[in-house]
Amino acid sequence: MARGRVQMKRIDNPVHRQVTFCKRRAGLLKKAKELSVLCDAEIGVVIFSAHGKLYELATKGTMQGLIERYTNYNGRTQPVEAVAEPMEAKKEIDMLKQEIEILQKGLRYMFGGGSEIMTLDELFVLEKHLEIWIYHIRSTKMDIMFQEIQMLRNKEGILNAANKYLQDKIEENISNTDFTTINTNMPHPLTIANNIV
Amino acid sequence: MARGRVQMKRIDNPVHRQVTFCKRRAGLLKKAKELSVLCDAEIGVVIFSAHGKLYELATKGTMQGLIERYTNYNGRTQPVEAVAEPMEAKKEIDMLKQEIEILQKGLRYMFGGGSEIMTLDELFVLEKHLEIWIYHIRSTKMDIMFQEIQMLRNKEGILNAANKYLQDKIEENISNTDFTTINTNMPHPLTIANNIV
DNA sequence: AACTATTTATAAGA
DNA sequence: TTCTTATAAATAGTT
Repeated sequence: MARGRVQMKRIDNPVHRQVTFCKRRAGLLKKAKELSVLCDAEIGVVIFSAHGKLYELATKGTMQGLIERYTNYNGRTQPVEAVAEPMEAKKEIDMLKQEIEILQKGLRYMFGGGSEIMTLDELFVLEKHLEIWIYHIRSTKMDIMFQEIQMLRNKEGILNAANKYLQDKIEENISNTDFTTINTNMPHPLTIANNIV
Repeated sequence: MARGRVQMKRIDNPVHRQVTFCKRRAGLLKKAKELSVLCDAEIGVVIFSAHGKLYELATKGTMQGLIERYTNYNGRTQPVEAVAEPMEAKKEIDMLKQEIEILQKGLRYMFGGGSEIMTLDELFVLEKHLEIWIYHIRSTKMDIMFQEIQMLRNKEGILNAANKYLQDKIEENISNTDFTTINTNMPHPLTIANNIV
């Protein structure tokens, strides 16, 4: 529009993007108002920014009323909730499909040249998935470590029992032979405080 | 806009009005599309002509989805008449929105500035920071577990040494006393395969 | 946020 | 409706 043409693609520079969003949003809402006034039309505009913030305009009434008018337009007096069950299932399927697409996009984003553009919402979904993957990997690692700890604890118990047994044998030998040069109160690690639990 | 200013009031001449409606409607929808593409926004436009004909545009999804997003948007009066099912969907959307807010809050907290604008680059930084936080927490947990493993391994080594010492003592006793009833080849757990490393 | 050089949108006419 | 064109508006880049 001014000082240079504009490519019809997402503006890369975040600052430029934000400024343009501000300006064009105002322009769009102004145009909508004008059209409504000039031509006696009922117009609703809903804008969700990339950050999820809502901007709206409803001429000649409330947005709610407009939504109702819209909802009833194609339906010719159709109750919306007549078929709740299949709607939900269909929605869920669509959501899953969308999720898959986001994951595929994310993979391309990560392993490709990074030229792929992902929206904030998509990044959130991707992050969640990545977190789940990381969780599974780390969970497995934790399991292995716990197993080792259990095994080592077992060993400790067995060795302690063995020590006890051997010590008893020694004492038995001593009493049988009156050979008193063996110190049975050895300062050996037969008693180790287990202070980490 | 051209060849004369335009009064911001309803155009009296029905033909003029219809022509203008046609032109400006096209212009408005074009502008909406552009804004959506350029600034990554989800936009819905609904136009009811004076004669009740509907013209619509929904970027990045369906009008239905947009209406749902609008209806569930935080901080506005909720419609009294809700569809029978969308409690779950509404809850989920609310949760996601809450999550987004928390992240935005975290971003503001970390960068200090009160800017409401989140760029993609900033999001990457936030993600990195969060990852580092998670890493530290998990790293600490890992350290504790490794410590325990090391300690248990130490114990094992010490106990093994003690066993060896005690066994030597026993053999010494035997050779000194010619008392041969003690079996020095005990099947005791003095040798445990350490197969987890 | 304010300023322009340009691009875009569009009012009037055909 | 569509095309043309003169002109008003919108706005991209800059300060």
